[in-house]
Amino acid sequence: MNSSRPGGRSARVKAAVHQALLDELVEKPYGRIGIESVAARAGVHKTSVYRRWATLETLFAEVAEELAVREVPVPDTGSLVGDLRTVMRSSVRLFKDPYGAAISRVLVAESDHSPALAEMSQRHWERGVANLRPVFARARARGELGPEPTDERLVEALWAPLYLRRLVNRKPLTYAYVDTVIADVLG
Amino acid sequence: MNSSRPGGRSARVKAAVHQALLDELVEKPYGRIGIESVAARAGVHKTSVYRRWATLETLFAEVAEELAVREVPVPDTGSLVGDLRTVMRSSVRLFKDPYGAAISRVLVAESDHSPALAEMSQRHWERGVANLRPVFARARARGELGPEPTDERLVEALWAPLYLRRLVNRKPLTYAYVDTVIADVLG
DNA sequence: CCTAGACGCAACGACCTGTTGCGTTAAGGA
DNA sequence: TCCTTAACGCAACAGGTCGTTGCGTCTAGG
Repeated sequence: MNSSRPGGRSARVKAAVHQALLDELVEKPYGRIGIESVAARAGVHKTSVYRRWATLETLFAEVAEELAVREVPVPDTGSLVGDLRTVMRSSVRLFKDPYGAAISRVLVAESDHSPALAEMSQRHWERGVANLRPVFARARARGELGPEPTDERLVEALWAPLYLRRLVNRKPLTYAYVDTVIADVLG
Repeated sequence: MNSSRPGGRSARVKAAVHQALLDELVEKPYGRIGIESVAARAGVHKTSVYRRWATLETLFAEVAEELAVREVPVPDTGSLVGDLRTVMRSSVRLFKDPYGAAISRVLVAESDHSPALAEMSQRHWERGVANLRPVFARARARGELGPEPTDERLVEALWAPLYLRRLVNRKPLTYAYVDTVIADVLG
């Protein structure tokens, strides 16, 4: 927090507004959300929101960034499938969480027309790939994995079906499905 | 067309409105498109649009359906990779087409709050799977493919990376990438 | 306790929304 | 060719939303 007066009240307003936007995102499409509706839900006057966040996109970016920063810890279970199962299952949980689902949806929806959100999408993806590199490195060192499919390809092959089922397909996203995907990719 | 007077003028208006919505979709996010802006772009009075399409969603559904109906012909090149290459390349072209890209984006964005569009998304996917069944059936008959990965899993493993790169990743979608995906999935 | 940064409030003009009544145009059948 | 009427154009409307402004109030932080 770099503002000159980050204390009590400001912090409360910020938290209330963030939470209000998240709740709005769950129940309306992004295009029907306005600064006013967020302010009303947060129990805050609209001018307070207008003054701190120039546009709704600014506010959304802040909220999305804050939620994305909670990095998924990279596990070390001893085997590649074990590591992948752990990380992918937490991805599934994030997709099923209403807030996480809403944010990923909006990022997809708005990236074509918002350079800022497009860049955020890409950064988030790259961060995920970077987090997984050690997992693959360990697996290659153990001989569980050859050098053939690159890290990037592996991550895409593993995570793409999750995004597909969540965004396109709308089929159930289960742990069993995760196991099937892992088996197919590594088989 | 089941209306009582489908002739010249009505057809022209409908075509103009459809095209106008497509162009709007390319340059604005869905939420900033209104019946009025579509009507203005189509060179048609807004009441004409309001009377024929109750809501923007109705109009969008009609346009999307019309574009989706243009089925991708199922090829028979003699080999599985040949068939898949052909179909997936045409998918890539559709993703790169501004109109196709916009429609897929909106379907993802609005499906969470619009049962009609959600159902359309699913139907479109199922149609794609159904179209590919003969391809896999021929491949299995030729012994190019075992019974192990089901048709559904194959389609997901093949197409998911395309959707991922288009919607999430925003990485380049090339024919070379398609070949890599096919090789990884069938290898 | 005092100062100043943040918030609440009321009001505003501008814009966008969807509807209605009525006049005009042009399909499509006779 | 003419006639009927479905479909469109037009103007006006009430209602709502948008973002801004000036000013008074509160409260965090020194």
